[in-house]
Amino acid sequence: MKKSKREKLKAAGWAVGSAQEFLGLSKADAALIEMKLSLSRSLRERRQRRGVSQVELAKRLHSSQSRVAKMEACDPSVSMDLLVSSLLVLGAKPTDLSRTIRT
Amino acid sequence: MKKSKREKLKAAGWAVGSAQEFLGLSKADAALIEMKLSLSRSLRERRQRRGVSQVELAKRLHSSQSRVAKMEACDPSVSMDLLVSSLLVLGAKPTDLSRTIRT
DNA sequence: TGACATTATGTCATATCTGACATATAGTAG
DNA sequence: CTACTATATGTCAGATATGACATAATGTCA
Repeated sequence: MKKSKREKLKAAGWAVGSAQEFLGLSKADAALIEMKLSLSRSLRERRQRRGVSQVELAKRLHSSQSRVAKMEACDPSVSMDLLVSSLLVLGAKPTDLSRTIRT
Repeated sequence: MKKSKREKLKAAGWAVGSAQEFLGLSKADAALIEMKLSLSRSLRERRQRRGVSQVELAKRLHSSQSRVAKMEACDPSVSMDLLVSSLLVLGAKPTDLSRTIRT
């Protein structure tokens, strides 16, 4: 998918599920975004449940607070690789990721 | 994880599972690579099962044959996003991806 | 053998992602 | 109110991923 499309999507403030037709997203594009949304929600949940701040998590990831915030906001600039490896660092097991994706 | 580490890994010709200690990969890094390996295997399986050539798949993805080959070889230059969206284009459902990752 | 389809590997310009930084916006306690 | 902590948002230089291309292997069939 073109990056520009996702930017547009966010700019328009549409809920992802409902934007598919409007923006001409393919099923695959939409499904990918849904998956990333699930992962980002899961990330925030995990982090908060453990009482870890974005700053602390950023340190563990050798990243920055702003990037963590973007991850949790599912910013278009965030890759699935980053989401997944962050979850793994927070102790998520493949089983957990599997469940997150399916949901 | 540093990209250089994965390059090194491939260069050394190690099976990923056994390379973790040797190259100082973190558990998270290793798990991420394992997941990508699973996805790439799944991609090749799906493609072949459907009798689709790499060239044909490349067209559907608006990509190139060489990139498809790299995906299936799990080349370090291939992102999880690309693997996943390719699988989705090949008709994989979130459930399928979920199963692939878990395994 | 040759001709052809398929897959693999290497390179490169361009596009996208990333960490870092600045700064803004909550929220909370004193 | 101020001071402090946490989170959000914008930007940018440098790092990484991508498609495209060339070319090399590998098959396959006649």
